[in-house]
Amino acid sequence: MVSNAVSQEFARKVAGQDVTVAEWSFMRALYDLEPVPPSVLAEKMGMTKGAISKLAERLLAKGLVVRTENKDDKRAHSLSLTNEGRDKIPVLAALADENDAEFFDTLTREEHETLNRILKILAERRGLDATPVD
Amino acid sequence: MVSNAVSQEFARKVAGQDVTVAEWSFMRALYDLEPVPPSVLAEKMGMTKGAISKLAERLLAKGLVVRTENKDDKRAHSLSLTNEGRDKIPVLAALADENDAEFFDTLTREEHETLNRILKILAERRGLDATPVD
DNA sequence: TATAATAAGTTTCCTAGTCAATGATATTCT
DNA sequence: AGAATATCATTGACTAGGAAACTTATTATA
Repeated sequence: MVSNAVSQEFARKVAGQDVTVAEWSFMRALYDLEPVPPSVLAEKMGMTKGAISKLAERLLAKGLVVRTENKDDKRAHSLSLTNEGRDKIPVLAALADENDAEFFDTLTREEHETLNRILKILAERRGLDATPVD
Repeated sequence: MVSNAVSQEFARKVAGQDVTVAEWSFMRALYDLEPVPPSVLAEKMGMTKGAISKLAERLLAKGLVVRTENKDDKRAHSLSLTNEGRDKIPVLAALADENDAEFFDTLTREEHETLNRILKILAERRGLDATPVD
């Protein structure tokens, strides 16, 4: 319930910037990894290649992302942020922080830290590292 | 990440019983509330009426749910579990418990209780009560 | 070196939601 | 009583992702 509520509220916030959560997640990954092939993003985001292909297409159409050919391998290409895309990162990151604060700042500092610690334990034991998309 | 992983693994488990998470959620709500009109279910599950309408249709087709006319109001009807549907509840509930155990039994008793406590605080402060569906 | 196996991405088909429009009653207001 | 309005549910158009087939390119093998 909590996770869904946090996510849904975040979706509402980023919608104001004409971006979906999946798109944010994609752009955020690009910010760290660009230039990066779709296959790696699929891995990082826990989505299928097909989904990434379509997501990339949408972001391309919005002018937030560009493809660059790989000259060693004609099948492959890499994805990067456009300047416009990169400029959106801090705006969206601020919304993410705001969203987290809205939910988790009602906790005491100790509760907050404990929650983080426990969730990290759980993620680690399961070997989780895919950025959630919904 | 944790929430998504728990949910995805649960989806995998119930798929073995030819049921989706949304269907389980629906049936579980019915178990508590039957007979219940779709509108109430939509509220409880945090889904739109449209989604409930289609979900109900699928469960009807599977023979797990039945509709009963409301004779006072011809627009309305109620939904209930069939015997077959009711029989599935304990099976699916066991899978849910098993799934929770799989993820959360690696925590110490204290960590487990703390996690519950904190999540309950968060849910309460937000007034959350919709059963998650994904 | 021709052919088979594999790999990177895309596309198609399917499922499952939302949203908005609609249909069919019910209710309210005059 | 009849018109306007509200309510319950379904439907259709649309969106997003998964699975698997497909296309093209690369690598391995006989």
